[in-house]
Amino acid sequence: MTQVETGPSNFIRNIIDNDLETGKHQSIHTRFPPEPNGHLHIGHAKSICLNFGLAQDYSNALCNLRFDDTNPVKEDADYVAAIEEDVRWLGFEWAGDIHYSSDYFEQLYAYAVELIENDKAYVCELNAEQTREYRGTLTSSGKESPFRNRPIQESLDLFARMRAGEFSEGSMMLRAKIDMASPNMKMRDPVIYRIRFAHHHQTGDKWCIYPMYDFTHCISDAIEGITHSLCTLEFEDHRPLYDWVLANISIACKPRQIEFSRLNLQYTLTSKRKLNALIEENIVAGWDDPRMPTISGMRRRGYPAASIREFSKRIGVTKQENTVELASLEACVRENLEANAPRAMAVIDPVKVIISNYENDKTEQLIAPAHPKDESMGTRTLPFSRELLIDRADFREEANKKYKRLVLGKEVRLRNAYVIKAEDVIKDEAGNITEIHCSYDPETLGKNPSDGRKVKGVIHWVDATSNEAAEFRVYERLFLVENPAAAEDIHQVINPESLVVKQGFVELGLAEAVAEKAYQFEREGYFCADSKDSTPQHLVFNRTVALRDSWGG
RNA sequence: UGGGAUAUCGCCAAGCGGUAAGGCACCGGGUUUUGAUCUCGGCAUUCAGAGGUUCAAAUCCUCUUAUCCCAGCCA
Repeated sequence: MTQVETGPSNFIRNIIDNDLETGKHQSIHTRFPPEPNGHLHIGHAKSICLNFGLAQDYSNALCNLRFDDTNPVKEDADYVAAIEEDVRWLGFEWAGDIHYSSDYFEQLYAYAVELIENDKAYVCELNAEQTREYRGTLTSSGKESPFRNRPIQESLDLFARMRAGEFSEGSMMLRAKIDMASPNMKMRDPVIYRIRFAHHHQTGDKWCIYPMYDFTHCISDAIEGITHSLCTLEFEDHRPLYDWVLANISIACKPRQIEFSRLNLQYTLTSKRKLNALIEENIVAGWDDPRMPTISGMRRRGYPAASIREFSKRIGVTKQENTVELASLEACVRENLEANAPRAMAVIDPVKVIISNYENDKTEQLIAPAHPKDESMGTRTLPFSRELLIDRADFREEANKKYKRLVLGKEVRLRNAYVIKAEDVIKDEAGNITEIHCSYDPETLGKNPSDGRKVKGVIHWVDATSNEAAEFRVYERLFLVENPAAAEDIHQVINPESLVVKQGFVELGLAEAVAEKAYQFEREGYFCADSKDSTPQHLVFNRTVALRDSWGG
């Protein structure tokens, strides 16, 4: 009976459907190919959900996890572990073992030799600056390297000696022999191997030459039997090269590269480099700072994995440049949490309420449902006594009719408890309210006033003594502008209130709150205990997202 | 006259020659012990623009315009 939740139609699914119908493929095989040089973010989540989602939706389909690790200078094994965890947490499992491009270094080397033997590649000794000059510009063709037509045997010998470590970094490189006059810059004899005396996180010191992306990726795809190799739009110009490499070596499998547009999200940076800068400059606390759009950051913030998957499904897959509104992501988070988060009460900015007509040392144990629509979630017990705490924003000495909370001389409902009426207010010398004296109607527990009085407002509360102290980390968007990537100076657009820390109280039962488990603090928003900093002795709650608020006051 | 791509509602996005899906957002009504949720209703005579083909065009053709990507021994 399990309904397979397939994604909506998109141009890639159309291509796959067609390939299956025409018999080009019997089944499909995708791959998610991160470079282990940083942490995964919401943009990668789109790609993960696309690639693994396709594998889930089509019969006998598979999706590999492959680390594209051809640049040891930038990569690190720590990232490999973090990426694996992020993919798993998102809810996906890869086919078989994890793959690494570095697994194929020996085969890649052999294919490079094959290219040289067929006069399709040569060892070039131009330096970096010369190489750039020889490449030409966007509007003028390049010119051929003086090494382009050196004897095949000579290139073969040099390439072997490059591998043997006889030459210094930058002194030589292997280039594909294609067309220096091509209007496509990528086809102007692209570099396919460079010398790097660097320790590699997987292969150690075995190699001192490393293949470039364009040579590696297509061959890795072919070796793994990938049918559809999905990547982002900026690789469109690389496709002719992808096809060229596979057409000029003796490999049978010819995967098809298909490009789709990357995700841009309002008020969010999706560039590993820029995210890294935020960390380096201590603007955020780390990759998993709840304000980060990283998978680990969103997880710590309290976004359910399923809501990220749903978001990926909703935004679709096209070739159009796009910037998705943050509201769209938040809607997915709220939709999930509305159904799954048990309710609780928390007072974030407390002020004391004294029920003057309530017995001095009496305490009642009130029962409240954990969810207003889901009885299976059970109930919780709320101590209620003479002294309570409510939020400062929920009381005014005077207010117009639109204000539906506690007003001096008026009544309000205490959520899950009684109707109270504000009788008096006590202030300190500075004029700050320190106590609100109220009376309560003992006949209003679980029912409306019998005389027909209408009490419109409902506010939340916590017992003044039977409670748990808690720290609240109230998060807002990290940036003040919709497109922080376009800012000349990122410091100018940082939201100074992206994190506001408050000290308040939560109801008793939350002492055992499990990290990352979502709660709705009624009328405040969705929160979860912080996975790094919250302890039973010092509770710390992250605000995942506020409740929708159509009032605006 | 470098090359490659993209243009459908405020933001995403279906649509593939037969007369504009859906989601988010927004605006109204109802329910509500969360100003939440839920619910009902509204929201493109029009598909970047101009021509053309056709009984019929967002879909085909022509031209124009706008935007994005490409000159790392990064991926």
